[in-house]
Amino acid sequence: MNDNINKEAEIKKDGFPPTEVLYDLAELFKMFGDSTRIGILCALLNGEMCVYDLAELLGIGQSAVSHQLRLLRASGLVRARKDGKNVYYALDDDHVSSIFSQGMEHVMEGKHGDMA
Amino acid sequence: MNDNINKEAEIKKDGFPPTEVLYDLAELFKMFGDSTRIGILCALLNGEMCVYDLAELLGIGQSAVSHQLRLLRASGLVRARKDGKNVYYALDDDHVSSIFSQGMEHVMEGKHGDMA
DNA sequence: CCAACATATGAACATTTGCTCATATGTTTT
DNA sequence: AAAACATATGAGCAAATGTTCATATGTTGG
Repeated sequence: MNDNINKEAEIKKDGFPPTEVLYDLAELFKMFGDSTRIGILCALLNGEMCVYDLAELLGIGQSAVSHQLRLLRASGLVRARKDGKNVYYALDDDHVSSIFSQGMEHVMEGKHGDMA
Repeated sequence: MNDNINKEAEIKKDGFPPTEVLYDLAELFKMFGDSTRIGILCALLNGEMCVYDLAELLGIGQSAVSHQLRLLRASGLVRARKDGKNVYYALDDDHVSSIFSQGMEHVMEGKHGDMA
């Protein structure tokens, strides 16, 4: 069949990820690219937490947290466990921790040795 | 004075990054959270490139690339080197590579073993 | 110096995003 | 069963975002 549809793209790109992968990557990093969500992820590094406690820790509304948790779950970054009235969220991906710490290193380096 | 303004926040947060750091982290990851920018960063993993070539590789306008490169440079992720008419951009942060590959792993895992 | 080229930048515009508010769903307690 | 509590969700809205278009700036070759 016409497997030359994106041949042209693949040929010159030579090992460059296809558009679809770049799109998925961007979607993933978007999850880290909001202070509320990165706060949630960071909080969950220390173990699971329920929605209300997350809201209190981050100082924002329960609804906002819930909305963001839905996105994080859709991305496969967190999972939910229901226990009575509460729903406890936990990290569901090993990469979160390493991505987070790499980002933290970058941010921390910028804190001092900046003016060369 | 009232130095207890964010005392309450700091006390219970206990090791949780201050709001400012979370904000900076989010700003950093935002740079990875757009398919154009992640495409640029990915391209630069293989070495420096000029604006026009980036635009062609990514299949978008020169202006769009230029705008995004400005953001990437402001974030300290890329640096620019002028050579004649051209400006060559290169990665300027060791963490880009590891953040990128961690993200790629996450994306690739989602490609198959998804329906448990 | 002028034309062609490479990049940068500002303005305008459409889209996306993240919050709040109101309300729905589900659970425990009395 | 009713009240109190925890979470989820849809609508609406204001702010942020990314692209395009037009144009400015700077560079090389004739």
